[in-house]
Amino acid sequence: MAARLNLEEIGRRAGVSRSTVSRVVNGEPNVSAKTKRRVEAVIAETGYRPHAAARSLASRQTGVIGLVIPSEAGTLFNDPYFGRLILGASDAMNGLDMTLALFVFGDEIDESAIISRVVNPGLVDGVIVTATRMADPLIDHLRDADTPFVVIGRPDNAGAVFSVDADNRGGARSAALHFARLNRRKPALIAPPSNTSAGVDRRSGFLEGLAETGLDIDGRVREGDWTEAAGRTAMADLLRLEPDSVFVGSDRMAVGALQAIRDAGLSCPDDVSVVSFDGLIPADMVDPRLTSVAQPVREVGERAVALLKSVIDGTVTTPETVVFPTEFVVRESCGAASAALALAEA
Amino acid sequence: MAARLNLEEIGRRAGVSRSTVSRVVNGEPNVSAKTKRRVEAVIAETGYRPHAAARSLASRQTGVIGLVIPSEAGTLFNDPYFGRLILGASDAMNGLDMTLALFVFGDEIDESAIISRVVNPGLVDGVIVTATRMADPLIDHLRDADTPFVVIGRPDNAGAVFSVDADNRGGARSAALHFARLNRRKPALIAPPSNTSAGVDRRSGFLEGLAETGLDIDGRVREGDWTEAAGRTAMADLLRLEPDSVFVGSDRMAVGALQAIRDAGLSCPDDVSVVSFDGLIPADMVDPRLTSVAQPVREVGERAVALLKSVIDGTVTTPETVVFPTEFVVRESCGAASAALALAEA
DNA sequence: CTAAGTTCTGGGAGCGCTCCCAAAGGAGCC
DNA sequence: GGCTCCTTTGGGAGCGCTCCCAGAACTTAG
Repeated sequence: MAARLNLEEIGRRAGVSRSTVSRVVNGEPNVSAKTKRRVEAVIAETGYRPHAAARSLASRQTGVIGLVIPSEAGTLFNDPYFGRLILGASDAMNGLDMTLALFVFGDEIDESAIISRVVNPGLVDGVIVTATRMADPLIDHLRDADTPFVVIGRPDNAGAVFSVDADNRGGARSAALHFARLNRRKPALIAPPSNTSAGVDRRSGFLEGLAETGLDIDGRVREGDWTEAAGRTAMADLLRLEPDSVFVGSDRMAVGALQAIRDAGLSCPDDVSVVSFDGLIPADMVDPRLTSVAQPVREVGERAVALLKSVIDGTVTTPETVVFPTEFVVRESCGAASAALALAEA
Repeated sequence: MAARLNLEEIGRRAGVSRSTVSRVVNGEPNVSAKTKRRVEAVIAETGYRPHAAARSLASRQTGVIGLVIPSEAGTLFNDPYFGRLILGASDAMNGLDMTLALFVFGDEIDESAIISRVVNPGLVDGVIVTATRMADPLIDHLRDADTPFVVIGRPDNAGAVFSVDADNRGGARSAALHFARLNRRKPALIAPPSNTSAGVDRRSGFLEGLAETGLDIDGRVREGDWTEAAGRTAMADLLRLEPDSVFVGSDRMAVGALQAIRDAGLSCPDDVSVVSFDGLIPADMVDPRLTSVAQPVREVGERAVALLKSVIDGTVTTPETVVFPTEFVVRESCGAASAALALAEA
């Protein structure tokens, strides 16, 4: 029976000590070329792999980063946003040879269980928090537990934190300016939930843009929970106020809004110009194709990982916020006469 | 300076030994009620949490399950399928108080890196493999490394393995029967990639169904890579052969196919009846609403976790395959006169 | 040939937990 | 009261690794 494969055993077979094998495995200097070759040969032939848990225990680093996603009964998770975000994060993790742990919680019970799991020492080195609520309890816990974390969004209960965000405010503002440019005079807004930072920023950015151009929203504001159904309901309701344009704070809600416009026998973009936020719906998925404020979700995910890594390593110590610009993508739903109007907002 | 919070320290404060604290933490019997209360009080007041890595090292169990998803440059990951699958898996994991590690790889380089990570001892207790290719190298590695694993799909290089799958074949067959019932005489097929088990099964199931009803496919077969673009291209091509119906092997490709039908100035369902597979597109997202063979993705994810857990615990030792039935959901794109035709296939 | 570096190697200590065995404490019975 | 038996408690050993220091081996220079 072969002895258990560990550093000691590999050392025995290669005629060196545990320490030397460790140095070879970790690519440390100060190992003679000859010794190194011998050890590597033994490793290759035995298929030895270091034991991750032992390594974590001794080095106090797990090589795992947690990504926390609230899912609210699964509705949120249907959003293509998260797939993209995970993809970006995974990419970055692969590059760092680290592992991504996913924490999805649906209700408060899950949440408290997950909080205690995430805060556990020896499980993750740090945590990325997404879909951040304005006063996110998770953030308080992470801070209390001294767990390194990066927030995607802009929580308001945290003081200065490390965060990555898209320019929700600026992007929404550009939608308002676009309506003004198209001579739409009765804009409406379907905002994402105002308990999320994206919801707050997209709303205030749009209103700010309207104010700049002298347009008035005049009560044509509704709020929806990110889903198609919410967008449809909100739009149906808004149509009674006869808006000539609507900024919908997320792609999925915009899909619902288009449906409501069609249901009412109206035309988009002729009767109602629609601009959405996210830029994640495949162009041909809906008709008319959605004009939207596109955010670089994948890059946000990648950057969050990179930033968190720096925090974990102690390379970066003072809280910083990275804001990614959005891009205004003109398609059909806004009714802009020509695609020449396309402009990249910074 | 407070001493480091570990079992020993908690024991010291509660006036008991490390072992007793360990028993309390793990809910073991044979601890007197009084002692238990005292220890619990100290734990609550100090906020002690056991160190996951130390626990893993000593117990040889990590409480982490890996989910491996090949992403092929991100195209695959746009599919709502994976969101749903992850949601199901997460749910099950939360119930078991375990953690989900996500391994997404885009290319071969990532893949080999991930293989070695996944196979590492002390990182995960077991692995769930999705989007299984017909001859999946990952599976060979997992078997060699004696890592417990469950496959979602039906690989053919593995001999008997633990697996969970939807009834792709039966579901596809029911689409063929449906066309026959609707008196469509020139069916076509857009199949998913034939290097995946779902692709193979959906193709053969559909052809089998046609054979049963005496319908002939007669070369009206194309293959696409799951994307909308592929569906559109394939459909545009098929239209030259003037089919009166088409079974599209995935929702996303069906969306593309609808677009191609519209591009050609034809009507769905009048000119071409469309049935897709998956049932994941929100009903109102496309027009006409898609008739599709719905698979219970979330349940598949949950079940895969449950099965893997049994394998890890050694409760189940002989390979078994769990097949979930699909449900035929009639909407508008097939042109069935009435919704009364709806039938649940087992 | 020796002294003073430098490079390389070995092994003790310790990370925080679980596992297991032995000892102590209590209950029950004759 | 003494014995047995069960419950409760304590502590040694060990999981496989990293960290660190001391010593061996090898260089280089005087």
